[in-house]
Amino acid sequence: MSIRHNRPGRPRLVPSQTTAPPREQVLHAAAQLFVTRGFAATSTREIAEKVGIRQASLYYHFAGKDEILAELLERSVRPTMDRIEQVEQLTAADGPEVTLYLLAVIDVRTLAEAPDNIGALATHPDVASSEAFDAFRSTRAELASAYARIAARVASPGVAATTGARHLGEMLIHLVEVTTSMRSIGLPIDETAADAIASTCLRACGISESHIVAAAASAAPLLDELPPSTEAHSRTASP
Amino acid sequence: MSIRHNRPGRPRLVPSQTTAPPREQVLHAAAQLFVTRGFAATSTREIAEKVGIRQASLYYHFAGKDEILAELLERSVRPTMDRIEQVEQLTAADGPEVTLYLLAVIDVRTLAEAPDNIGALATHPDVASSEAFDAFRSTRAELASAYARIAARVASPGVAATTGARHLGEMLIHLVEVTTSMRSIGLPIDETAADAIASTCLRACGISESHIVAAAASAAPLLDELPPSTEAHSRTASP
DNA sequence: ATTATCTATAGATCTATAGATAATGC
DNA sequence: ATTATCTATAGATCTATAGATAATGC
Repeated sequence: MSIRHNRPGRPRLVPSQTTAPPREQVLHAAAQLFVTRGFAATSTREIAEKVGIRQASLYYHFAGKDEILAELLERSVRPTMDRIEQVEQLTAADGPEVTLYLLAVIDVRTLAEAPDNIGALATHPDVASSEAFDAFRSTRAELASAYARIAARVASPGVAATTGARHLGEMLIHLVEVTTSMRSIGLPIDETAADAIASTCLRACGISESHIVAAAASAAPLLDELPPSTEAHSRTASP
Repeated sequence: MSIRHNRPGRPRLVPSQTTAPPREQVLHAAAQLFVTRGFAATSTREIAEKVGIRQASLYYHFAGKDEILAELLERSVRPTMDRIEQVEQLTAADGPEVTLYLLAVIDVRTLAEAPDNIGALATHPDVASSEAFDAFRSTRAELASAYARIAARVASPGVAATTGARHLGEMLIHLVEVTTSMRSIGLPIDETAADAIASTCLRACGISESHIVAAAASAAPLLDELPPSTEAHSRTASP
């Protein structure tokens, strides 16, 4: 009797170990390589090798290397962007400190749980320099301006006097990105770490310890209220 | 009469506009390209074109592309590393908050003044993934552990209880690196910005506003005492 | 003699396309 | 018929080396 395959298409030379759709396998392999070695330093041959297919077979799923990165970038910000409006509505009654705390925790969680630490891609120079990723950059600029806008309302008079809104927004988004650095060196990002980072955001705005504790307490129940994100992509998690 | 050249060596096809030594011209051109587009995405031909020489001529000054980046990386951390011991001695009598504040300000200044924003190279994935830059990475690990060590002494009980020394050190070094992000998007890094970032480091450790102001005041006169660094490389500054 | 360039090129990539092939689906 | 792979390869790089050339330095 002949070997049974459950997928259409010509069989691979090296049969797939996972049941994930081949397109997802490509994204997963590419993510691992892009995050650790960088986009430009990763060849399509390396990606294909990791998937277990031939280099040319990638082009059945993606028009080019750029398209692979573009999709990974989109996936890295979408969850947070989707929740921003919801966060602002949910915390409208609580004041801006709670909004900022909640946004930061959600952003940290998203980056902590994103498959293959793809949040780290956002700061790679390849992304900044190629027009192929304009769509991502404009989405990300929205996120940055949300931070700046909220931070401006949170900042204590002392901090507001010495630090402009753009500087402050840039500091906060950068601070949340520490999540990806920690992941890449193997530090665990648990709830305590997420709280520490979110609290640091409030500290950066000049909020006192007692108010930070209060904001964290107000945000905690709201966190459970938020739907656990359409985690369509987290079947392949890793450092 | 014939054209007068003042340098030995065969003349370039395109005469140099600057008087800087050719090796420095290569480093400057490479830095600009590496920082904005990334190391792997930059070809030796592009570097040479920017300098105004032929691609092959680069190899008279450097054994390879790696060597160029290695030297830029070394230059990006050396000034801060050179001053760490001095900073700790100078502030031994003042307590750890002043030490941390002073270290942060010096680090920010160094990154703000470094030619071509080469401090941004440290976080590029190319640097993390190639063995060619082991020397740089170990130097940088020293800097990270200095931050962690000082931060552990500064941290308030509340912060120390929720944030481990490594997490905190990682957050601080990452926070100081916001300097390079700001430079790359064109935000000016003046003394006010340096103070804002250093103050944020103390806030991240849970230090109160009044103590931060006090630490900044103690650090200010010490800053003038420090020699203005052997700025051998700053003749070519830019964003 | 030394220095710093040049020209020419080998050899090793790397991306993307064309067209064949071997499964499943209907 | 559709899907997903394969083989083969064109064409465009890109890095690094070999050896010639044209200045200055002594």
